[in-house]
Amino acid sequence: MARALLGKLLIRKTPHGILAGRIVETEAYLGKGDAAAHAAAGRTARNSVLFGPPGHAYVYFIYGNHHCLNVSCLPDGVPGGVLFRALEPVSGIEQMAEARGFEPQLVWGRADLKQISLLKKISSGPGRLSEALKVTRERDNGKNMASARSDLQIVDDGYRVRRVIVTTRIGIVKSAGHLLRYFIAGNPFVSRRSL
DNA sequence: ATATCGATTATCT
DNA sequence: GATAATCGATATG
Repeated sequence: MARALLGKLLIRKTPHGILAGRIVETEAYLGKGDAAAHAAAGRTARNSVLFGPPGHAYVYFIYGNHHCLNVSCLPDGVPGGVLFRALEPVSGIEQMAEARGFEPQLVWGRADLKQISLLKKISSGPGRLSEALKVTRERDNGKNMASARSDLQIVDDGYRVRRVIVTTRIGIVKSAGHLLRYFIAGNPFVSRRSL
């Protein structure tokens, strides 16, 4: 599922328009046997969405600062999910930049190198993309991301992914070494290149 | 480009 | 009471 989600759009419907980013980097988290997964120690109030039916948003708050967005991926009763690590901004860029705390004028000013580096900072990272789409546990945890009625949704627009790179996951110590991070080869919006 | 460090709080032991 | 699926600022090369 982590591989299959690459290239799909993650969209947020707002009263002012639709925000959209292309999924360019993901990580898979399993259940028992994957000590890095929140589901590893069993079902709790926090992680219960991971044990529910597939296609639902699991949002957690980390380091006292950031929200991170996942989608449950396995049949009801079996824990597992995919963490969204990076998006390539597609539409609603000005709104996403504003949500990230940038000056809107700076993003739309000129297409020089400084502006391009700002564009990369909008949604390349799990905490960043959550902030850009205003994802919080309170608002979004448990939402059905496969439903057309949802304001937080995964959409297939037909985009074809050429080549995928597989590496170990970022920022974990337990169960490191598993090759469960996936990203689109050559995409400049991936959160980082090295391990 | 790479490394180090502090911030800040929900969640679980 | 300790920990954490991160980020941004700062320092250094």
